[in-house]
Amino acid sequence: MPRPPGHGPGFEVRRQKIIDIAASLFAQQGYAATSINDLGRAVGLAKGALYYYIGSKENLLVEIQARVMGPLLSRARQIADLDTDPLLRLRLLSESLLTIIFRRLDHIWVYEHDYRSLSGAELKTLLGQRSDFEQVISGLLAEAVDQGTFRAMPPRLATLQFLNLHNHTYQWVRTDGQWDAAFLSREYCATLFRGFGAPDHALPKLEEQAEAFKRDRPELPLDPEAGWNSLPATEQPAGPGSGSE
Amino acid sequence: MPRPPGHGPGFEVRRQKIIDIAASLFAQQGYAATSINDLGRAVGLAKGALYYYIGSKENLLVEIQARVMGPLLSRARQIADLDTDPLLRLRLLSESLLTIIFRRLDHIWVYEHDYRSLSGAELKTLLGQRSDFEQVISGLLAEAVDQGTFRAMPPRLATLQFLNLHNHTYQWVRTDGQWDAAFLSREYCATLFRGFGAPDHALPKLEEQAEAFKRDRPELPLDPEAGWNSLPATEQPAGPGSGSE
Amino acid sequence: MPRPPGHGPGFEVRRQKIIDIAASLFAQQGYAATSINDLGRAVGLAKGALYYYIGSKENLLVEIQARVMGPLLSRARQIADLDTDPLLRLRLLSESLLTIIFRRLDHIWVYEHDYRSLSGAELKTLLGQRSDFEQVISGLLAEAVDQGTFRAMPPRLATLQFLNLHNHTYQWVRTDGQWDAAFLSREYCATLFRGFGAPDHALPKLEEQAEAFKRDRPELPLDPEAGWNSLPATEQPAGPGSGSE
Amino acid sequence: MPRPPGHGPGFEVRRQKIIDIAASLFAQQGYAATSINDLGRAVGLAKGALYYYIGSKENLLVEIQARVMGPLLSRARQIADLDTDPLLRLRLLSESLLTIIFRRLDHIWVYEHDYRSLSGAELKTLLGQRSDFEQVISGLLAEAVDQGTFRAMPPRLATLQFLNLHNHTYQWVRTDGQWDAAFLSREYCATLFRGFGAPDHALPKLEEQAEAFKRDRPELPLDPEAGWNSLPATEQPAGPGSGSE
DNA sequence: AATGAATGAGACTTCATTCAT
DNA sequence: GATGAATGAAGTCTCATTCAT
Repeated sequence: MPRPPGHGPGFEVRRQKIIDIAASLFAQQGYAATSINDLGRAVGLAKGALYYYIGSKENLLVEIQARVMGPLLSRARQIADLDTDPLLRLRLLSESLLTIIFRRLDHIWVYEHDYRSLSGAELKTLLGQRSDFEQVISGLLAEAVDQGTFRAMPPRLATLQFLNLHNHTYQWVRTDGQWDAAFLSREYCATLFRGFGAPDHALPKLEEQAEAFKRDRPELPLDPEAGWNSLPATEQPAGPGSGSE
Repeated sequence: MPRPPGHGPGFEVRRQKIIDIAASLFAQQGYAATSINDLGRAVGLAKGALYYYIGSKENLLVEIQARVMGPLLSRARQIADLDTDPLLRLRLLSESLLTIIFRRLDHIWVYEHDYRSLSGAELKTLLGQRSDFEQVISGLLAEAVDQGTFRAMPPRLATLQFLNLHNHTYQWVRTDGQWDAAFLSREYCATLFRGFGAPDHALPKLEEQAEAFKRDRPELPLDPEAGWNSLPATEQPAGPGSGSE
Repeated sequence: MPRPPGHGPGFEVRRQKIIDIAASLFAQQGYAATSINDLGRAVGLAKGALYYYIGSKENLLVEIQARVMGPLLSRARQIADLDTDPLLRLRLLSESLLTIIFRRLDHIWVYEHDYRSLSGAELKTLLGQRSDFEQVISGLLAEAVDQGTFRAMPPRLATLQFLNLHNHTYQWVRTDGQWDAAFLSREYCATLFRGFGAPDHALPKLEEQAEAFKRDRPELPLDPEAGWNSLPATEQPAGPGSGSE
Repeated sequence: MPRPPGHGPGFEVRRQKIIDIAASLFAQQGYAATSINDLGRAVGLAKGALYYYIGSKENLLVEIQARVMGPLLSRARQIADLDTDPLLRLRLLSESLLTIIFRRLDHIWVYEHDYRSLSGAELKTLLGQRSDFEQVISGLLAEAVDQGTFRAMPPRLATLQFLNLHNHTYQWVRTDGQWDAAFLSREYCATLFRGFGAPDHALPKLEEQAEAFKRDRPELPLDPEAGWNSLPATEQPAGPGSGSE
């Protein structure tokens, strides 16, 4: 969206380069911790000139997030509209999502960490896009349930598991590592589709055991904070019968 | 650990209350966007009195994260040391982790979003604790692979899937909803354990199909950004000779 | 000056001890850089109790300076009133002054460095005392000039040389060293009295030489800043006749 | 040394002007008591613009002291390296030192009073320069002793007397008065060189008298604080048996 | 006599943004 | 197109002082 009417031919090119660098800095140091001065130094431009290109700092955030969500949503819809098995479409969509995570890791960091720095209108747009993307996935999962490939389960729960598994990847992924988007997609889908699909006899005793544990071992509660205050201390109050006698 | 030499009996109580409120504000607005003035207003105390309790803003971050990681790591180690099936221990650990996510949702938000605001020494402590927790999980997963319950897979990959699925939960979970930690743990473990365990025949054709798709449909690449510049624009020349003919 | 009417017997004792400690802290860190908290910690008293004794921070400064100037001025007058040679009285006064510098080095540091932190009324008192002390010395020096022991010189100039030599001592003196007040007094007076007394033929050529130097070596001015900007650089502008030809 | 990469031509000029004004304010009110707001008001610039020039408040201190010590040390070394009588060189160095005291009285005040506000690294630099300057003087004085012009005396003691006499001058000197650096230098050197040089017979009886006084008049001790507690108070019991009997 | 708790002014500093040139 | 200079709000933190208990 070129703002002032009338710009030289290099304007948009340079503008995109500045957003690239901004995304990189924001990802490394955080949006709040990156000053316009930092950006200027990295770009090699004084502050005044920077504003000629960027409009405002918040606007950089908007652009960075548009870069991620625009193509992703567009491609997701194309894939969802294909005329094939929902599992295949989920698998393709998974790889598509992971591809952008690998390629635009900087942007994803910013997207995930600093979206709350957006003001009302922009935030609303962003949340709408997120919701749209979720619905594409929900639809495909529902198809798979409907056709019996997946066992019945709350549809939102399946969606959230799909998203958890994929979206948290940016936290640890390395673009210079041995894994790529195709590999991770294969693995994630293998886990999810088997996990969603297998009939209910696979892990029969596990839940029984868990119930038994919780019943029989009250002194070891699963709540990590239960009795936390007294854990490190040893001042067991010397109940009856203890001590010398 | 009372800092100045003398403190009245109410000091620690009030201090904990202030940390509670800080966690809530940080979770809502972000650490950087929450000023000490905001906190003072929320607590009902002037700035000076606030510093009497908190020491520094960064110290609040340290305390919030210690509240999460201390109990969690302690309990995780207790569970890992139990003399039972690794799957059961993973299941219990999963519920333990989800329990603290449900109970301390504020803290988890801060923990996940603002840990980079910590300075060197404190950050190192935190990353060490994170790594310790990961290793507890890795150990249990390795046990399950060794005893043949899970199929062979890169051990770090299994760990990361476990963590992705659980750790991203804070992004959407609602403490007032219908789901609780025990339910989510049941579902997550069902997905993961079936996904990790099923023999390799379950999804035979899927990867073949995916390969075929990528080969046969080059005009619909999985990379969301491929050809992105020309997509939203309308100047698709749609010249002669394009498309199948 | 006991302030509130009615104080226990230990009040004044403790008060003096607090002023001792305050002088020590002020001397080490400076008045502005020493907080009431620091003082409380050093004294072993909470802030509230401290104020019961000290009244205010500035009041400590007043007390510290009164401790120095009160005894000194009193003793100086006693010595000046003795019925002996002015040189002996100057010598005794010198030792008296150096004695308090050695014994109350802390106080002297504060006295010399932080008197400008005093507000109007207190500052006026202090400056009056300083002026009184100077006049005692001026009087003795005038006596010595009048009786011909010293050569004629501007009386204020002699006074200031006496004060310079003594008053700057606190900057480097060590109370644990080999020199004491009596030794320094002997040396200072030896220098001053010989310097003031010797007839004017002792250094005949020195001033001639100095005049000659200033006249003949204009390229090495005594003003340290003359030509300072061009000193480190070498960009001598290549005047006429220099260079190749 | 321009800090940020680019600066206009007026930058350094204005920067120097700001340091001038800062030195003036610091000298009048003290470094700690002068706020950046005060400086901004005096300069006619808002706080933000001020920081554009100064970097930090402490940096002003560094610059002020560099302005004094840089030229002074440089010139002192040039003078010490001259091929003339050490007395002449001391005389020239004395005038050089007094010249900068007269010209940069503001800076000298700051230099003498607030050097302890410097942080570790900067403080070390400063103390090193002070020590270098002292050594130049010590060397010249040692030369004069070696060639027999001065009587034998502890070398450090001679140096400290030289420095005391000169360095304390800033406390009372008036740049609008009748005395100038050349005059004071003449007088100081007359005092010091005669005082250092005169043979040991000049003041024979003085020390004998002083000894006698201390022995014979114990009720008038030179220590100003001896018996101080009872002096100003009126509760002198003056009981029987006190005093000589 | 003493304490812990509270206050509010003010300190230094950073930063997004604007504008004349 | 680009720059250096300027602004003013806001941020974190310190500190002398007061007061109920």
